Amino acid sequence: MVVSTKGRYALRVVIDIAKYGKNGYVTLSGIAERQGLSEKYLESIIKMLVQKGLVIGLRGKNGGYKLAKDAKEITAWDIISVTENDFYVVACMDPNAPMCDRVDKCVTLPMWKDFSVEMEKFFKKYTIAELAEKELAQ
Amino acid sequence: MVVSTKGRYALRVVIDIAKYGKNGYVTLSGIAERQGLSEKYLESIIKMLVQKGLVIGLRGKNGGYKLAKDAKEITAWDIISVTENDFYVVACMDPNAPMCDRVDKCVTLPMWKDFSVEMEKFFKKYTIAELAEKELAQ
DNA sequence: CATTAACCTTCTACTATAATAGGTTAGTGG
DNA sequence: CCACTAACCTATTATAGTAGAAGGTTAATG
Repeated sequence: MVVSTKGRYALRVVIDIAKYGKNGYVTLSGIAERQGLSEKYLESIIKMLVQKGLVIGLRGKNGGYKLAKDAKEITAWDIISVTENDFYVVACMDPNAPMCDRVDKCVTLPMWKDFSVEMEKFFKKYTIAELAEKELAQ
Repeated sequence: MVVSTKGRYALRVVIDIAKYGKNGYVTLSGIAERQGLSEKYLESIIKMLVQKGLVIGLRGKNGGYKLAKDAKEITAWDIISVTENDFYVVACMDPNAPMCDRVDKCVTLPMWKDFSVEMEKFFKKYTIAELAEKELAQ
């Protein structure tokens, strides 16, 4: 699978927060219930979003989660690339990977590179604001 | 990783066959040596290509592998989609998966669908013939 | 100060990846 | 016809990621 449940659920979580968090914080239990997903599993997913600064959590009564930025400023790419743990087209595209010794003669490398660019461009087209609006319109 | 070593190596194998199999069969040991990859591992990868009818194997002396079709008729998509075992953008895009009950109200589904189409189109642009020629030109 | 809800650590079952080992079958040439 | 060759086939392994579940801790709030 190109995108696992982590990326897929993370997107639904963020859209849910955008949709229901217009005035205040959205609780994890609320998200889990509306989305029909395990609270505990979502917790581990939302944790990544908090740590990367995409979502802000507040403890205690009336606490919950809110977006760190305006929903218009967050794209599907932001969410997916952060939650999918090696979101590279191929291993060679991982900047932390040891440099391949075939770099200069590899004919498939330009293809992988082009696709990486395409993929990033594609998912950056979708903002959380637009996706949340679509849900509200239904 | 979007594409694992299986898909990546499979592509290199097929390009190698296209390049060195102009007149006759190409042996697995030859491919493994030229590509600097494990013969045993490549065997398991090439097996998938044989079973899917993309490559033909011949046993015995002067045996080896050859492409089942003209290299112009085989695309990168053919190779990757056959060797990557769940090459779907998300689980919902797997035709064998149980139908999701959110299909008609899911706002992310159109995005996943569009990306699936884009991805397939992208990799279908690259034929094995073109990739093999690029290698020869170097 | 009790309640609430996020935060944190650990654990588990399952599956895929990335191989390795060793034996079997089928063509070819002498 | 027989030895050689090279594909074919089955089984096993280590490692890591996915998809959760369990239970306790910390910090706001009223």
